[in-house]
Amino acid sequence: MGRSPCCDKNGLKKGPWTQEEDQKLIDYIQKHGYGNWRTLPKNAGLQRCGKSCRLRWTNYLRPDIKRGKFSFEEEETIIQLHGVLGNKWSAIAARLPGRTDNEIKNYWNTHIRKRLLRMGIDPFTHSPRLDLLDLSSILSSSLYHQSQMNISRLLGVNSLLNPELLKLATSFVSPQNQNQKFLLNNVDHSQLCSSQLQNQYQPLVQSKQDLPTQVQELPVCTSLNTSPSSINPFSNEAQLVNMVQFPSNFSDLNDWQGNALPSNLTEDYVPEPLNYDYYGSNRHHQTIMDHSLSETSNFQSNNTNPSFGFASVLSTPSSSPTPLNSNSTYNNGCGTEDERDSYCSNLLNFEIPDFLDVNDFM
DNA sequence: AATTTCCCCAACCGCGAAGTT
DNA sequence: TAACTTCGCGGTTGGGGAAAT
Repeated sequence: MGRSPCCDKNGLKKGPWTQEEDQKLIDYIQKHGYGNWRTLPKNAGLQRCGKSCRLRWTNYLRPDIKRGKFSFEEEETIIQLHGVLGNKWSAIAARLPGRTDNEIKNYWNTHIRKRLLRMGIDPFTHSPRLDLLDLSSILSSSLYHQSQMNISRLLGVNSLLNPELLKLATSFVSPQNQNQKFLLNNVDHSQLCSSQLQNQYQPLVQSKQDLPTQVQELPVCTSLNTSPSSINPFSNEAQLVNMVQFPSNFSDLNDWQGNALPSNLTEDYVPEPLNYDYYGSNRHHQTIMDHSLSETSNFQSNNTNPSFGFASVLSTPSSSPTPLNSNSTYNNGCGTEDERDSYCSNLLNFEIPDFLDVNDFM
């Protein structure tokens, strides 16, 4: 099953579209609709490949495209959906009327992702980045005191940790492994899911002075699985598909949004890997997830429902006197980068558990 | 004012899935 | 059922404008 070239590249124009080309494409689609993208450019008198035409139409010329900055609520939605869906930009875009997957992808990569990194949140896992925890001092402290420590209790953030990392860290402080040199020779590399994961673990087996102090982005690797889908909390891919799939005759997002999602999502689904809560508490997080999955219309934009809304759990511009209520306000909800940083810092509010005495590690 | 660096985003590329012959 | 075609998705690139020097 050979891969066919997307188009005959001979003589076909590439690069930015001119107004004239745009008009030709619009005129043709208004007259004939779009169907066969391969023959469309020829019929429309365009020296472009079909793929280019499709992209131009779907990402720019479509009449229902919403231009302009993303509102806070749109951003909230993107972050939430990304936490659930990962880099399923088309699925995310389907929940944001007027926004294209390309636009959302760009916005994520240029704004949200950077902001999350600045805030110390791993943009892949939506969890705080482990490299921000000074594991070296934690480990050396545990070794120094020769005490058997439960590393998960020590960190107080059991749910934050990659179980494999936890396992590895725990093994480091087990009695038979107290000698760090011994550890270096006995790291079971079979536990490492990939070279990426090895890189993630690398600091743990380095001597303390070699431990990196700079912040590095965690690799995409959770539960010994590096596939993007593994990041999402769905253990069952079908659940995810059910959640994000649209009917083939889908034409009106609002109609779709009014429909309940599959019950198995609202009743059975527990978003395990997301249980780090950048919203304040695990309790709230579950609430968010339940609502986000079952009350799609509220999730989208309706913050008037007191039972749900980021405003109820976030100190964000959403709770400011200026209401964020509908698509029509999408531009009004825009803030400055600083405001959004502040907003994101609220996403980062999490408490150090009482039993985690940081003095132990000083 | 000129040059360099940084950043954004429209567009491209390659791949896999779905559809067709 | 295999071969081929078309479509859609996600990752990446590079042109151009903005900001910094």
